[in-house]
Amino acid sequence: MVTIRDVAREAGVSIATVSRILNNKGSHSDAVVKKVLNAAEKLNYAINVNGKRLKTGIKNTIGIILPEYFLYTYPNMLATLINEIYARSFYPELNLNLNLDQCFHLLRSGRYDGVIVVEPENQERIIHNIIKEEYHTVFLGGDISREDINFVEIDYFQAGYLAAKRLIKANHSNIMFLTDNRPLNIFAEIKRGYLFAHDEYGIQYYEEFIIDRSQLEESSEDLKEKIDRTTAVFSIDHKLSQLLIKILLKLNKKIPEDLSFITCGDDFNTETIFPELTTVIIPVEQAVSLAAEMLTREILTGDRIIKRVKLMAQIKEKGSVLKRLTKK
Amino acid sequence: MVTIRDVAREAGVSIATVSRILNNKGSHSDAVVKKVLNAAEKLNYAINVNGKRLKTGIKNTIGIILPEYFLYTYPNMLATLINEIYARSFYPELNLNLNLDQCFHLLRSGRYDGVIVVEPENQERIIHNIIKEEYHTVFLGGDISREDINFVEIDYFQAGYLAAKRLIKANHSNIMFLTDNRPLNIFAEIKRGYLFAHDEYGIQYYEEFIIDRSQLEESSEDLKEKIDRTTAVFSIDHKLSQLLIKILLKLNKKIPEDLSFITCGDDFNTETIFPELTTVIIPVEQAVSLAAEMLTREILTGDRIIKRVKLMAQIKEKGSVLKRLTKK
DNA sequence: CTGAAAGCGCTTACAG
DNA sequence: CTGAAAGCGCTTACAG
Repeated sequence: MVTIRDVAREAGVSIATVSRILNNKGSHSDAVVKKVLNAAEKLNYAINVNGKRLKTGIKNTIGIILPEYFLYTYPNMLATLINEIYARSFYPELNLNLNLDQCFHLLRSGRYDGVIVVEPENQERIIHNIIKEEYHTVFLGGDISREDINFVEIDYFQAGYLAAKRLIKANHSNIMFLTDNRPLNIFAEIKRGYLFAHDEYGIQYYEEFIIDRSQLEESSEDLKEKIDRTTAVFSIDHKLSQLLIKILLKLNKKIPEDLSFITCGDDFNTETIFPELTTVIIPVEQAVSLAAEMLTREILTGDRIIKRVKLMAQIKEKGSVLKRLTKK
Repeated sequence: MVTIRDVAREAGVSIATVSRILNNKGSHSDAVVKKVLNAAEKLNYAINVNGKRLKTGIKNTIGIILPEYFLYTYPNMLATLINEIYARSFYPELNLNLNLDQCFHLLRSGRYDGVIVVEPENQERIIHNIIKEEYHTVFLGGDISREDINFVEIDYFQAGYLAAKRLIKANHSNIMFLTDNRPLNIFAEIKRGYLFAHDEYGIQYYEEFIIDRSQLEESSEDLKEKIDRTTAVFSIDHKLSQLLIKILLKLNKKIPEDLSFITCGDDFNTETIFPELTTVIIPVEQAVSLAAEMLTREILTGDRIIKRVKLMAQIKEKGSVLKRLTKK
């Protein structure tokens, strides 16, 4: 392993000089700079991050805590986040499926300058500690009750509300809701919006039309029978949409003639679905860009003003919703 | 920030004792162990990784160098790799789209114990250096000419060969080949297999039936005209397959009645496609599991025997290939 | 069973 | 413009 000592010896200067030159600090005679750069190049030297981090306390690294669901459903979210972190001269450090306690541990162990936590559960005690010890943090969604944290939120409630409302206004009832059974807050939020729209318009909703992933994978007779009694579908993501569409195609059901259809998702994931579906745009890329900007800014400037952002969902019409002429 | 000194003071012992107890080394009286554990718990102490890494040289971390393409096409590959790394008590450190030079730099800077590089370009000089400096490395595919490195390979050539052969044997010609225009070795390999099968059976292939992503996204008249002259399609991934299927559905083309279809991909990505497609199984999960096992084993045992693994691709019939009765 | 001390590879205030 | 020295938070061989 090549250390700063080796470079100093090779260049015939002190390690302090090598350090300053390689970090662009202070001023040095051209001759010395050249000697040092040549020596470093010749020896293939790279500054050891562990020594540097220990000494300076700066890690130049952002932790990312991400539930696996997002990796599968929104790969563009992770790609964008990582690229935004690079763009700000930090390194990302991705961790999948950690709970807040594990995240807190990593924070205390000095791995990152700050962390972006996607959809954490509400573990009040740990959040309290994270705040108390003044770690740089941005929570990206999640069921968090405290308000004194940086928070970037996508309005999933609104996503469910807008979609259901859109379908209700087109005279649909018995709106099938495709959701996931994993314990993520976003599923509960979307469902809340879906239910709220029903309430608002005085439409009865039926628990039996709330279908989860495992029911779709089974594709039972029971499900097919429900499809016959349904005139509209709302799905929380492209994957569940595709699972159902596969079943619909086998049943020779047409979208939107037989069934109106709205899916959550963004353009990357839904663009390849046929027939094209009216979508609720979930602005995940904007959310992570903002989170990266907020976090790195706080780290670099020390600015401790709490920022809370809410990004709205939005319907994008693609023609997969048809108005029913008669109410059921 | 809580350090080992704070814990030692709180517990009334030396820092050496704290270190040993928290790392389960040596033997200590129960009373002291309890005092130390309580103090650490009370102060919310976590061992600082930078100090530890600097002192021991052990990072407990595996670097992952991944082209973005895999994140989008095989999210299960990344999820599996990360989980396999966790399972061996290491941490993953993901980097997207780095070239070998940047990877080499990270290696020299002491971030990881070893690195898994997915589909690198063949930069002979840098590979030479990586080997010479004895970094723990597993290359996962890529266009590498040297044989003295750990290498896990999926036989993409065979994937292309098997698919084309399967279609040719079903009497197809003018087999449309959907590929990507990014500079990854796997695309070239699959194409090589596709061409080789044509050669082997004395079938003429036509450059005009090699369609890349941008042509699919345009969906020009020219493409539609080619579709009319095609009886079979082979696609390198589920995404391109879906793009084409969308076009086919609009043209009222039926699979397999009008067009036979084979896609590369694995079950997760292709399971939601309708109609169901005969696939070439690309064993990405097995590949990363092996890579993780090989790398962590080498790191832990110091075993330097070079390992080279080739995983074969395999056709999985799903009924989307139809035998043509007459040759064109 | 426990502690004092050395040292891992750096950066930086200080002195010259 | 340059260098000697302190010290970041740890672990571990050594001594007792």
